[in-house]
Amino acid sequence: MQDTFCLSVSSKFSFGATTGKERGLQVLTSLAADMKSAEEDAYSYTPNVSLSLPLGMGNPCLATQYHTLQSSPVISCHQTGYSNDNHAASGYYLPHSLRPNGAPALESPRIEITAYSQYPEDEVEESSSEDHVIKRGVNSIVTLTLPNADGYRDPSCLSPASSISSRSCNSEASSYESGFYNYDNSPQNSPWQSPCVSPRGSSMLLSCPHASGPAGSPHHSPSTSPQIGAVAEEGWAAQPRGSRPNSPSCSGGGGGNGMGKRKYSFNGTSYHQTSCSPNQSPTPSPHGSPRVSVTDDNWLANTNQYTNSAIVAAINALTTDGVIDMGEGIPIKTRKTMLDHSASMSLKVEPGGEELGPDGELCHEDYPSRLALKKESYCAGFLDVPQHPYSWSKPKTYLGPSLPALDWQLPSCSGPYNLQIEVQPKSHHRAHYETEGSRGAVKALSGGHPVVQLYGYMESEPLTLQLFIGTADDRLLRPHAFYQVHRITGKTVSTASHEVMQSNTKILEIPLLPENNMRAIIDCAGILKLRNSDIELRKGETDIGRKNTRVRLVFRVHINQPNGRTVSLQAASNPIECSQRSAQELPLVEKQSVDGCPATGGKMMLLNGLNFLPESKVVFVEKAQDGHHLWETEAKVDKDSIKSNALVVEIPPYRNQRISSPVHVNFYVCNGKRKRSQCQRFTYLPPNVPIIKTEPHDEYDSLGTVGLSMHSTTYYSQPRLTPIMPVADPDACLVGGYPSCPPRHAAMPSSPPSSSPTLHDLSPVAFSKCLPNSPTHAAPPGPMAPPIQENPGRPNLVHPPSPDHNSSLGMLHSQGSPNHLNSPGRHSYHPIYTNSSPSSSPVSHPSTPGGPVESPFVQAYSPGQTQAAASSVQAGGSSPSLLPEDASPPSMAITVKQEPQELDQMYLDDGELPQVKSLHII
DNA sequence: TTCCTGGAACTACCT
DNA sequence: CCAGGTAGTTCCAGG
Repeated sequence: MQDTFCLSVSSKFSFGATTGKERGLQVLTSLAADMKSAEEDAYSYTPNVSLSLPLGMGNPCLATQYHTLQSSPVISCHQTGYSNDNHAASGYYLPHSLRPNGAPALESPRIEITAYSQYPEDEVEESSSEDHVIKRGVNSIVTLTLPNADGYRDPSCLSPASSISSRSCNSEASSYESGFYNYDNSPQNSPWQSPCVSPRGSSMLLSCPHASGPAGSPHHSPSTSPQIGAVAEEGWAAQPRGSRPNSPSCSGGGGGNGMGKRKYSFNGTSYHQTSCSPNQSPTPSPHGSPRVSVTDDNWLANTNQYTNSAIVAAINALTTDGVIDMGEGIPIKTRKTMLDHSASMSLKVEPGGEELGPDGELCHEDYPSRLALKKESYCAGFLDVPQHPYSWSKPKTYLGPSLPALDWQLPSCSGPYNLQIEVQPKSHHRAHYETEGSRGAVKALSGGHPVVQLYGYMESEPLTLQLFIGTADDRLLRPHAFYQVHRITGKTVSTASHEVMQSNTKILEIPLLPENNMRAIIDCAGILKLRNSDIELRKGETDIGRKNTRVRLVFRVHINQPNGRTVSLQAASNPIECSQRSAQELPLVEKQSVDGCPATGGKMMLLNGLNFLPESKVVFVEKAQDGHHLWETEAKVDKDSIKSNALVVEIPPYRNQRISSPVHVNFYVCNGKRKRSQCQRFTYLPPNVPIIKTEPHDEYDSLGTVGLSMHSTTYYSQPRLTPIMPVADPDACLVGGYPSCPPRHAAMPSSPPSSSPTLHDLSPVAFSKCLPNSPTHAAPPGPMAPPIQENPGRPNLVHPPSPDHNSSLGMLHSQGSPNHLNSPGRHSYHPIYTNSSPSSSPVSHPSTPGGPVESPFVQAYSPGQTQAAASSVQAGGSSPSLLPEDASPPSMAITVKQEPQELDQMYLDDGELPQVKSLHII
C-alpha cells in the first residue's frame, strides 16, 4: 500500500514534471511499475495492500488512481456521505479496512480516493467521522495526482488504439479515446455532468454540504477532466499510433503483436492523439456538456439516478473546486487538456434527437482538425441513436463519483431489488476490431438479444441501466481491458442507449422504464476488441491480451433511495467467447445436467454446448492447489449421442470411493490437442449425500445448498477456476468450494474490511470461483461494495437487505449469476453464495457478508460491522458445513494473484503457465 | 450505402 | 536457427 501511495504520489510529480511527453511516459512507466507492484502487494494481501486494492480491483492501482483523480473532488463528498455517515459504507468503497487497521493516514487516503474519488476537499472536510481520514485522503488524493494515474492507464490504452482508427473515433475508439478523457470526464466526474447537473445537482448536493458550493462550478468540472487529459496525454504519448496505420504497420495482420513493441518515441504523436482523442471523444463532451446541462437537468428531475447524477454534478462542481486544487499538482498544460477532454469526452450523447443538434456541433467544434474527419462519425453516433419514447438527454449523471468503481463487486439483489439477466447472451460473439465494421449486437441463444430486468422497483421514475464489458476470468469481475462495449444503432435496434466513459471503460447506458417493467432488451450492445498491443502498452496495465478473449456483459443499476442512499446492483452475464477462432474450434460446454454425483460414478451426464465432435473426449481432472494433477481420467462418451451441441458421458468413478466430504474436480471436453473446453466443475459426493441436479436456472438454489457449482455458470467459471485452482487453491474456487471462499476471507484477514476490499482483489479469484453464479465475478473479494451507497452526508443506514435472499447472496449472484438470469424470479440465491460472498463481502461489502442477509449492507458501510460481518460471514458463511474440503484452509491461506484467468486455464492446459504474479501464504 | 457476417489471409510469436 | 502451429489482426466479399 505504501508503495502504492508513493507511487501515486510520484505519479503526480511525474505529472507535473511530465510535461515532456517522453518523460511522462517514463514516469508513467515507472508509475505503472509501481502500480503493479502496488497491485501485487495488494494481492499479496497485505493489510495495507488490501487497502490499496479497493481502489482498483482489476487494476486497482490504476483504476484507483483514476478514480481518485477524477473523483478526488467528488470523493470528499462521498466520503462525507459514505464515510462519514456510514463507516460501513465508506468501508464499502473505502477501505475501512484501513481505519480498522488504524489505518495510517496513507492508507486511508488512498482508499477513499479510490473508492469514490471525487469529492472536493471541502466536502471532505465536512465529512465528520472519517473526515480526518478523508481529508487526508483528499489531500493525499490531491497530492496523489490521481489524475496522473488515470492518465496513465486510460490514456495510454485507449486513446492510442481507439483514436487511431477512424472508426475508433466514431465508435469505440472514440469512446476510448474519449474514454480517456472521459474517464476523468467520465460522466460522473466530469464535466458534462457537472455542467448540466450542476444546478440541480447542486441542490441535490445540498444534501451534501459539500456539493453546494461547487455546484456552480460545474462547468469547471471540466477542470477535473483536465487532469485526466493530462494523464491521457502522457499515456498516449506512449503510444504512437497515429491511427490504424501504426497498428497495421506493425504487422500486416499480426501487427498487433508487434505493436506492443511500439515505442514511446512516437509519443509525440500519441500526444496528439491524445489531444485528439479527447476531441473525438469530445463529441461527447462537447455535446455532453452543453447538452448535458440541459439534459442532465431533465434527467435529474426525472430520475433517481439523476439524483445521483445531480449529486455527482454537484460533486463535479465541487470538484471543479477540487480540481483546481488538484490542479496544483498538475501541469497547466495537462489541465487544459484535461478540461477539454473532459468536456468532450465525458459523454457521448446519443440519441436523443435533442442532443443532436448541439452535439453534433459541439463535437465538431471541439474536435481538432483531425477530429474533424472523424467528427462526423462521432457526431453521427450521437445523432444516430434512435429515439425512444424515453429520452436520454441526461442520463449519465449518476456515474458520478458517488457511484462505485467499475471494478467493485456489487450484489445483484438488495432488499426488494433484484437485477437479473433474464436472457443470457450467446456464449460466442465475435468482437470486431476498430479496423472492422461492427459485427452487430450481442445476441442471445434464442436468436433474440439478452434481456435484463430489475425486479422490485416500484417507483415511477425511470432508471439507467449501465452496461460495460467485464472480465470473465477467475479474478474478480472488473472492466475488461481488451474489450469495450460498442453501441449499436440502426433500424434494427429498438433500445435507446448512449455511451459514457468511465475510467478507461466505455459504458453503455440504457433506460430502464417502468412502463417496460424495468426490463430492457439489450440489442444495442456490440463488443469492440482493442488491439492487445495497444492495451498492453498502457501504463499500469497488467493483464495480457493473448488468449484473454472471454468477457461478460456487466449490468449495473443505481437506485436512489428516499433516505438518500443509492442502491447499486450489478449482474454479469455468462462468459462470452469473443475470438473468431475459438468460437469455431473450441468445444464449449454450456450446460451440464449434473453438478455432482456419488464417488462411485456411473451416472450419465448430458452436456450441452458447441463444437462437440465425434472424437470429442471428456476428461475429468483433479488438481492440487499447486496445480499438480492428482487425478485424471477420461470419461466414457456415448458416441452415438454425440451431436455438435450435445453429448452424453458416463461419470467415471472417483479415485477414492470413500470420500467423507464433497470433492471438487473439473472436467473438460477435448477435441484434440489444445482444443479443449473450459473446465467445468463437478463434485463427487460422499455416498450418503444427495445428488444435486443442475438445472439450468435454478441451480443456484440447489447449489446454495450444496455449494455445488451452478451449471451454467459453471461453464466458464470453471475455466477460471481451473487456473486458480492450480495456483491458489482450486478448491476454494470450486463450487463446492464456496466454503473455501469464506475461509479465505477469514484468512484474508479480516483485515479490516477496509483492507479487505483490496484484499479481495487478491482473493477475488477465489471468490470468483466461489461464486457459483458468476464465476467470473467472484465479485469478490475485495471490492465488493455494498449495494447501497449512502449519499453524501447521510448517516450510515443500513439497508435492509433484501429479505428474500440474502442480500449478500444476491449480490454475489448478481455478478455471477448468469444463471439467475434464466430464472428471473429467482431472487433467491443460495446461502452458499452468501458464504462465498462473505469472502467478497469481507472486503468491501458488507453486503456480501450480508450473508447474514439483510444487514449486509449495513455492515458494509460500517467498517466495524463490515469486518465483523466479513469475518462472521466468512467464518460462518464459509459454510464450513458446506464443504469441508473447501474449507480446507489451503485455499484460505493462499492468495494468488493470477493473470488473466482464462488465460491461466488456457495456458495451463496448453502448457502455458498461468501467470501467478504472486502467491502469498498466510 | 451501411451494417453485418463469415471466411480467410497475413504476420508475429511460441514451441 | 528453422519449421510447424497458434493466435491476433486485417481484408475481402456476400447478403
